[in-house]
Amino acid sequence: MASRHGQALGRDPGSGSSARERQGQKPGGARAPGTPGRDCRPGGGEPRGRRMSVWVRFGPSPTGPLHLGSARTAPFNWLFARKHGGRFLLRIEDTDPERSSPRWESAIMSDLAWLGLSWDEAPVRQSERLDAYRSAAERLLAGGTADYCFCTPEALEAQRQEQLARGLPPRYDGRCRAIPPDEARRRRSAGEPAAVVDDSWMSVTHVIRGDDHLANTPRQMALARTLELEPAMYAHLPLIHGQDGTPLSKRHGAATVEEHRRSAILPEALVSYLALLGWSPPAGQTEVMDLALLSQLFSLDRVSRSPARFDPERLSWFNRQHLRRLPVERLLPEVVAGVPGVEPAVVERALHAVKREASSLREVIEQVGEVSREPIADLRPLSTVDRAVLEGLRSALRGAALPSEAEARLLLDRLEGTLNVRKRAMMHAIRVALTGRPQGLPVATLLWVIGPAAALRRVERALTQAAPIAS
RNA sequence: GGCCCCAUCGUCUAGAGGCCUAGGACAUCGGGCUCUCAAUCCGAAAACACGGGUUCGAAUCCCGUUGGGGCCA
Repeated sequence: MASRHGQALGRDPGSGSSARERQGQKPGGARAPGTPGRDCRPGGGEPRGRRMSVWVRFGPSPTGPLHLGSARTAPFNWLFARKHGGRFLLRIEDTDPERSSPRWESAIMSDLAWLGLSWDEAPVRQSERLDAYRSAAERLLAGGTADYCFCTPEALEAQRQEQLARGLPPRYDGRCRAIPPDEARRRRSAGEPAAVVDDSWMSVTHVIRGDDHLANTPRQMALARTLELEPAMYAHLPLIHGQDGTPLSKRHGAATVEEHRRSAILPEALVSYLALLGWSPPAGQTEVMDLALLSQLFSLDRVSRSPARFDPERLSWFNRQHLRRLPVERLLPEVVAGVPGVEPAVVERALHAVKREASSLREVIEQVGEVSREPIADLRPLSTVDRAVLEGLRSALRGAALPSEAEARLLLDRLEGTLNVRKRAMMHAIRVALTGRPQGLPVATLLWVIGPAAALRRVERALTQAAPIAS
C-alpha cells in the first residue's frame, strides 16, 4: 500500500538539487531558556539526501496562548523526532507585527517546556529573517513565477466575481505588473515563501502539520522546487474537534494548554491524552504512557486520518491514571504550595493517602487541606454515643505512636472492641471530630496522616467545645 | 462555487479480504468490596453512514449518495 498515512506526500524525486546554501546568517540572538548554547546548523553543506536523521519543527505564532489544536502537532513532531533520534526545532512565526507579542512567545515556550517537549537549538524567529524571504520573493519574480499584487482584497474579490459572472475561471489578471519595479520593491512585504524558505534553511526533513494545510502542500512543494530548495516530506494530522464536531477553537473554551495547566491537569496526562487523540499504540499496549514510552512506540503509520473529538472526561481519566503513577516527590512541591502553612511531613503523608483516589491535583490539594486544617468547630451537641467514642479514642491516643496506617487501623479495631457501638457510628463520630466533615478518607488513614498528637488535640476540642451546649 | 480530505459503539480507537457472532479504552448502567465519598474489581448495554459493484467471501477494494471538515478569496 502506497502510504497508509496517505496524507503523507512524497519528497519530490525530481529535485536533487544541491542548493543548500544558507540564505542568511542564523540570528545569534536570544537562546531558549534551558537550551544549550549551541548553534548547530548541520555541518557545512552536507547534502541532506545523504543525511539520514530526521529534523522536524514546530511553528507557533505568538499571537495568543498555545492552543490545544496546535499543541497537538507539537507532541507529534517531538515524538517523531525522538523516535528517530532526530531533532525538534522551534520556529516562532511572528511575521505579523500587529498581533505578535513577546509575551505570547514566552508563554508558548513555557507551555511547551511544561509539557516536557524540549526543543533543540535556539528557536528561529521569522521576524529576524525577513531579508531571506524578500530575496526568495525576488528570485520568484525574476524567474517570472510570481507577480506582485497590491490590490485590496475587495478589489480582487470584485474581479473574481466578475470573471465568474462571465463564466471564466477566476484568475489573477496580473494588473499589478504595470507597477514600476522600484515602486514594487518599496511596497513589497515579506509574505508567502517564509515557511518553505525556513524549512529548507533549518534543514527540516519532515513537515508534520495539521490537515488544514493539506491543500497548500502542492504549491509549497512547487515553490521549493522553483527556489531550487529540496522539499521536505509532508505529513498531515487530522484536526481536533470540539464537543460540537467543529474544529477546536477559542470559542470552545478550555482549549488552551494554559487553561489546563491552571486547572492542575498534569502535563504527563495532557500530552499523552493528546497523543492518543489520533494516534494509537500497537496492539496490547496500555494507553497510559509517559513521553519516554510514547517516543519509543510512536510511528506515523498509526496516526488516524479522521478528526478526533476532544473529550474532557477521558482527559480527566488519563489525569487520574498519571496522578496515581507519579511518585510523591514529583507531586509534593505543588501540593505543598497549594496548602500554605501546613507542615510538609503532614502534607507528604496526606499526599500518599490521597493520591490513590483523587482524580486531579486540585482535588489532592483540597483533600490534603481538609485533612491538615483544624476542623471548624462543630457546635452541635454530642450524643452520648459520640461522647463515649471520643472519650475512648482519647485514652487510646494517649501515648500512642502511629507510624503507619496499619497501626492506626489496629488502634481503631481495638477501640471498636472495647466499645459497644456500631462501627458505622463510631467511625462517623471520629471522622467528624477529626475533620469536621461527614465524608472523606478512611478514618484509619486520617488518623495516621494527622498524627496522634494533633488527633488528640482535635478530639479534646470536640469533647470540650460541644460539651457546654450539649448539657 | 471549484478543488481536496475524512466517515467503526455517545466519545477515542483496533481492524491492511476469511482470524469479526467487530476487539480495547473513556463515559453510561448493574453488581462486589466498604466506616462515608471515592477509588478499585466484576458484568451489561452500545458501532462498521447509505446504495451499488468486485470477490467463493468485504468493516476492509472500487464507484456513487449523504454527512462532516479543510483550502482557494
